[in-house]
Amino acid sequence: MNAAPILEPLNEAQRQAVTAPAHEPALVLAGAGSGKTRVLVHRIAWLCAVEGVSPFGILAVTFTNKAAAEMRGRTEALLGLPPGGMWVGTFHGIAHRLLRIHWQEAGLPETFQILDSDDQLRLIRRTLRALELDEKQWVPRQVQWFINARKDEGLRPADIQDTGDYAQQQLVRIYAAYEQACRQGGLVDFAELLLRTLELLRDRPGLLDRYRRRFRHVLVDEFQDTNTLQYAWLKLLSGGEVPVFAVGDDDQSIYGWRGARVEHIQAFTRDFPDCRVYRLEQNYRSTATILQAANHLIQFNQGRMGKSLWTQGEDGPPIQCYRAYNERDEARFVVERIRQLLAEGGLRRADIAVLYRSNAQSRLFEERLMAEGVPYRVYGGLRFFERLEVKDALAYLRLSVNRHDDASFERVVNQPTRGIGERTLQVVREVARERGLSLWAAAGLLLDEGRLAARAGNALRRFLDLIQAMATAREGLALFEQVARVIEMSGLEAHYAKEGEAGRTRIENLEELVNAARGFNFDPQIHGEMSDVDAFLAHAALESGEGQGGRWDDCVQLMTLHAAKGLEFPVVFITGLEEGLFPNARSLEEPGRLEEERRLCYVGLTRARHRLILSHAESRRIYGRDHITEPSRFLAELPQELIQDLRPAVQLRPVRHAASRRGAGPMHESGGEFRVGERVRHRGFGEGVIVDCEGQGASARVQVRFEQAGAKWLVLQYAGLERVG
DNA sequence: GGTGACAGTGTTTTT
DNA sequence: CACTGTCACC
Repeated sequence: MNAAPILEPLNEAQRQAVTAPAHEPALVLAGAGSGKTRVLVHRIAWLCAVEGVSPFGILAVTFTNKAAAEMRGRTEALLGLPPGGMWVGTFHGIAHRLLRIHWQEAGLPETFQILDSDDQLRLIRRTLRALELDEKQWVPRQVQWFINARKDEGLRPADIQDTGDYAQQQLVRIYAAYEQACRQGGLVDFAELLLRTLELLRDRPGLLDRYRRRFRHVLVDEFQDTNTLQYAWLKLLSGGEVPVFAVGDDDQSIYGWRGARVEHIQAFTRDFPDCRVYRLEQNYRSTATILQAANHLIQFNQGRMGKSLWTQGEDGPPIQCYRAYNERDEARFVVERIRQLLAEGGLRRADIAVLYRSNAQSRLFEERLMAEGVPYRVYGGLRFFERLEVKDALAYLRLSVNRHDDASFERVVNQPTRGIGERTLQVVREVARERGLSLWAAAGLLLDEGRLAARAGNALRRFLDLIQAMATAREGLALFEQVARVIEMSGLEAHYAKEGEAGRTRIENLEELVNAARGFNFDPQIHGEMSDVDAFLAHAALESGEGQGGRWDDCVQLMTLHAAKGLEFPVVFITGLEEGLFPNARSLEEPGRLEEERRLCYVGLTRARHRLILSHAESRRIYGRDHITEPSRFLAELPQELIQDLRPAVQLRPVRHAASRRGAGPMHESGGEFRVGERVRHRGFGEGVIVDCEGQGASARVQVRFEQAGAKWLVLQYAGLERVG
């Protein structure tokens, strides 16, 4: 086949990487905006079209479903046909697929279900209760973290060295009990998907051999994000025979806190001998100004692989930096600037992103955007399949498929309430534990033996009958009808209908769940022999349901810096650049984490194509208290000559009185005669600057940051402030 | 079994 | 401040 369409769109460095020797491992260090995905896609095309590799022999791994979908789509577009037989997916998705095929060898029940982190946490809580451990002392979240961290290291309870440490012994005990609970319910959590697969391949040389012969090429995206287990997995699968083509950027490693190890990038060149390293440094995204700033910042990190982005593009506008008085002023500025930019034309709202370090910061921007009538969309937060009502409905579905799924049983047994109280459940749990039965089986046993009081017994009986009836009702129906039927029978809608406004959204989400089921594609390549309900349930656990519900209009984009990774926008705001917030206070303790914060900042800067606007506030209210802040060190680490400082416009002339300014704009911009930014003098506190105003008339208050006395809220009427200068 | 008062807590997040 | 979870009480 003609190689021209594959190679022509590439620059020299990209071409080198794409045409790397087919039998050798390769590490591609791809800077931000340097065409990382393009290289991966073209590499696949190159292998198939020129090296004669069958798509059947290709395994491409990513971290997110979105990245996997993009890679698949672009490969198809380039090759001009769906590359049948090629495996493209997330680590978890691929592990899941292998376990579905080899459930028997992996020691799993055929209908094993996937636990998402919320399910996992609930199961841990139940385990703690079963062990009669105090949740105050054994914090479920920490236990969850412990278990997942051990699994990510490839450790089973038996593999963990007894150091004689009591706390650790207990944690290992809980881990073991949790594993037991998973086994009994046929449940597999996210880390387990990976660990099981690793063990499956490791302990069955025949199987491993088969897959090594099948997958002639393994490609990995975002390699810097691999954790220990994922890396072990790649090494095992390769066995030094199958060449691995890894693409990553050590400067964009921002997930160390959840187990990713950047060091794998360095390790790669050792563990995969004869590996060649390719560097992609030409950036096609940002202006020279933005790149210069990003390069300058990242140089403050030690131990980088070393890479410096460049562009042939223009300098572009200077980076602007606004020093706000407080967080509200910051939000005001950002939204005003957004309106200006939109008014200038040539930009859609969706071209603008507001980035922040923590989700809590979004609220101010939301309020302000809402007040100004600018449509926006917040990324992150609860995803569709994580919503309470959706999970409830799915739990009914799960339970009707697998009655021994204790997690689902617990979840819905009394949701909506049907008179099965804590006392009754206590008895059921106890019997289950004593006899080694599932909750379902224990409940049935109790009823058969007539060991429950009439009222509780009847309620429980009705619940068991309901689930039974759901299973029967589902027979012969299409997937979406089954989902609709289960929701209907569950009584959830009626339950939420009583909750008013909040309940309405929940009911809408339940309807959306039926839509999701209707739109679900059963892919025999992935789902194999599974029933469509099982496949849908797995899909719901593995795909958080991004894009489900919620309309896609032209909206200003609000998200955390983490969520922005991999995206790009013509205009980017990076907000809250303050010590303690960004870099975050908790990462200041260890130097390694500070470097990760810096990389996070680097990721943020390199999201911007044309215009980059930074901001920080001199005072910020956190948990209801005002704090005076220092500008982020990252600001000082940018080349100052590229930055244009924007000062808030200080209004010197007295503004309208409170009484006359009705409808003249948001209240807090003006506090009667005074305005944010003005210098004032107070008899007792001395001189300071007004940093905030609220209320009007007799209740009008201003916040003044005094040079000596710090920040104070003063009621204008009594404070007797004098304007200075 | 549902309501209201209180204490405790508070990065980043995909699968 | 704003949210969660727990506890007492109706």
